[in-house]
Parts: sequence; C-alpha cells; structure tokens
Amino acid sequence: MKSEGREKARSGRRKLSADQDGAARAQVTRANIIDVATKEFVAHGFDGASVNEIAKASDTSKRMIYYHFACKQELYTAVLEAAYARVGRAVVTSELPQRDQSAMEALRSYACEAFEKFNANEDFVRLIMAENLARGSTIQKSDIVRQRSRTNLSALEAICRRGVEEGSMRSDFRTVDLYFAIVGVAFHAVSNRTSTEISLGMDLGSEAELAYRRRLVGDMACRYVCKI
Amino acid sequence: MKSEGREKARSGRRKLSADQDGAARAQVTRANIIDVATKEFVAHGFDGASVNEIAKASDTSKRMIYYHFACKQELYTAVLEAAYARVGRAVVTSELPQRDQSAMEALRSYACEAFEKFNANEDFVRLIMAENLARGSTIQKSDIVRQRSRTNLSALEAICRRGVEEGSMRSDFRTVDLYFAIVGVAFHAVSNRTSTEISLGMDLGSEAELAYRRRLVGDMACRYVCKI
DNA sequence: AAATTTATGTACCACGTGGTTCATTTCTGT
DNA sequence: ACAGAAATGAACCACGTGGTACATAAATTT
Repeated sequence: MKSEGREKARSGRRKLSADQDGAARAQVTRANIIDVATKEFVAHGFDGASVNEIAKASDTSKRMIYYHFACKQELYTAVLEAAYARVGRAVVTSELPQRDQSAMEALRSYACEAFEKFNANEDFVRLIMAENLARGSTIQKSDIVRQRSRTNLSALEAICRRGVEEGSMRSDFRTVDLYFAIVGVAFHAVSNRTSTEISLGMDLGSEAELAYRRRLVGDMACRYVCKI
Repeated sequence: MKSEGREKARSGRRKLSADQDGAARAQVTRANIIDVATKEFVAHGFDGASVNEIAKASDTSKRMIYYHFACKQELYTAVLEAAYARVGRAVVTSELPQRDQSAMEALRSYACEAFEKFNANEDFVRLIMAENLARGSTIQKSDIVRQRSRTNLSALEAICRRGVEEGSMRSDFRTVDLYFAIVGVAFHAVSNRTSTEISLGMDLGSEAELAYRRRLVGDMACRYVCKI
C-alpha cells in the first residue's frame, strides 16, 4: 500500500534524454517549473499559490524548485519576467510602422494587434491583474518590464505624427490617451471576460464575438482620432 | 509581560454604546468585519487572505467572525455583495435618462459617470479583478450581482435609441460594443493604474490626470457613435 | 429571580505552509 | 579510475491556517 506504481528507488539525476547536456536539461526543468507555477500563481495569487502544489503539478519535486529558485518570491519574479518575454516576442513584428499603409490603417493594425496580443496571452494578462492587486510589488523591481510599454507608446506616437501630417488625423489629443483607450478596451476584453459573461449572460469566447471585439478596438481607435 | 494594556477580564458582550439594541450592534460588528475583510481579500486574494489577520485588524476576534459567518467563503460572499450594494447605490441617480439633455450629452454623462463610479469605488474594482482571476467562482452563485449590468446596459440602449431618432448617432453598431468600450476604458483606468504608472513612469493620481481620463471616456464614447 | 438567548474569550486541533538538512546518485572533467 | 560538481529524494521543522470546543458573561425573556 505504501509504494504503489512509481518505485521510489529512482533517485539521483533523472535521465530525461541522454543527448542533451546538463545545462540544457536544467533549462527544460526550469521552464517546466515556471510554466506550472504561472498557472498556480495566476489562479491563486502570490500568497494563495502553494509551492507544494506547484511541485505536485510539475514533474519535479519541491526540492528541485528550491534548487533552481532561492525562494517563492524569486520563482514568482521569474514567472513574471518569462511572461513579459513571451509577449515581447509576440509583438515585435507589429512595431515597425509599415510605409505602404496609411497612418489610419497602421493605427487600426496597431489596435487590433494589441487586442490579439492580449487575447493570445491570457496568462500574461492575468499576471498583470495580480500585480495590480498587489500594487505592483514585484513588477516595480524588475526593470526588464519597464521599457516595453514605452516602446509601444513610441510606435503609436509615430503613427499619430504621420496621421497628422497626412491630414487624416486631428492633432488636439494626447497620444497617451489614445494609448489608454486602446489598451484599456483590449485588456479589459480579456481580463474581465468571466465577469462580463456572467453579468451579461453571453458567451464571449466564440470566434464571432472575438471578431466583434477585435473590430471594436480598431474602430474605436480610428474614430477617436479622425477629424470631426 | 503577559497581560499588558487591555486587561483580559473584559469578557462577555462588549458595551459599545448602551443606547443601541442587540440587533443594531450586531449589524455594526458585521459591517466592521466586512469592511476590514474587504481590504484583506482585495490585497491578498481569497486564498491568500487570512482570517486571523482580519480578526487582528478588526476590533473583534476570530471567534466573532465565525460567529457571524459560517466560513471564510461566506464572509467573502458577504464582502462581495456589500461591495455590489455600495456601487449599486452610487449609480442609481445616473440611470434615469434626463429629457432635458440631448442623447449625445446623455451618453457623455453616462460614460463619465461610469468612470467616476469605478474611480470612487476602487475596492469594488479590485474585487471584480480578483473574481476574474478566480474565474468568477463566487460571483456566479450570487444573483444579487446578476441584474446590475443588465440594467446599466438597458439605460445605454435607451440613450442610443434616442440618439438615432434625433439623427445625431449612427445606427450601425451594437450597443453592447459601446458598453464594452466605455466600461473597458473606465475600468482599466482604475484597475491597472499601478502597472500603468510603473511602466509609463507617470503619476495618474493627480486631479489633472483624473480629469483627462474622465474626458477621454466621454470623448471616446461620443466619437464612437457620431455619424461619419 | 430564573431561564434562555446572545455574545464573547481562551485554548486548542489537524493540516498545509515555505523552507531546510542530510544523504545519495549520476554526470563530467581530468 | 576517480574526484568534484550537479542533481535529486525523503524526512523534517517551526509556524500559520481555517475552524472548533468549552466555558461564561451580559442582555433579554419569562
């Protein structure tokens, strides 16, 4: 009754696959831990998340978690930075303004891709929510985070400058407000999906509804900057 | 060293004030517990929140918490419903469309008040965030919650119908999308204030910035529905 | 005045928590 | 072949957790 199934004698380093060297294997383990931890932190918050549970859900042990990360907080920071890295990678293509489209078209692309980015990275969105609940106690210390938004804002600024030059956009608004509007609607659509579904009694996960909200973000942005 | 300050002999019912009867005093205690618990749940999430801490921070004891609420979950539900009740009360005036203003003006009011409502009830916003992180596990069961959003949406629908009749608004959009845009921007401005401040390095708490964002929500809404 | 209900304090419980100790196994450089 | 390093398991620890048992003081009802 005690040792059922997996025999406990499997001690020492596990042989995942012989062809990768130590460092690579360590990276895999780390990544796996971070992956599982992301889910746990997102579901229960920093305080609520249990290292024991993370250990159980991953295919390592608590011992290995503390082998790779000094403490719970460090693991959480790693989770957050990994999430930022993922999203950073996902958006890189959209940042260069394409010269073959009008500023207004570029703005629409920008807005839609912002929505797409959040929608495709729900974990990231949920981590940001958790950070806001915790008053950004972790995000504050990690400067990997800091630069990202500034870059996105600059890209938007470039688009708007071009739009004004082209004569298609008005100039009496702050770019940062447009940024707030785009990010606000796009983020909220993902972050508050559950509560919205419950209180409005509608399903927002369908492809049709997704398309509606993607269009909404683009339309809203374009209408906000267009003349008259 | 053991019994410093407040003597332990103060047992039995506490004499808060002699002139209120039992029921009223009980309500005060309940309200106090809910108040303190709101802060704790909002700061640490459901799992992370500690009943011990709530007891310490309130001027009752853990014993009294479990006297008034069967379990942690029930306390949390009470916290959530209290928050909804507060916000519900706060918005009641704005819901009746005022006939002396144009539909467009009414829409602007609606949007601004949505922002105001969220801004003035940050705890409520933060609870909603927590609920979304928890996939609405509590909100789902409490139907006090359910009706509120529908009412708000109906009010918006009335405004839009009037705007179309007046000829000031286009009709080729879904009211619910406009609703998403307004609530999205307004909610996000409050819920993600911390992360936005950190990543953009600006202070969003000032009266000036507040005014900017209030205007933004109104402008955005009006521009979204205006013709051409 | 007695009985009952309401309200409260103290001490406690089993369990889960983040984190550690110690021993051991496998891999790697020489 | 062998020493040192990297990796892993098992058991453990002090403490905090949600929740309870028991006793009892005050207010209320009879």
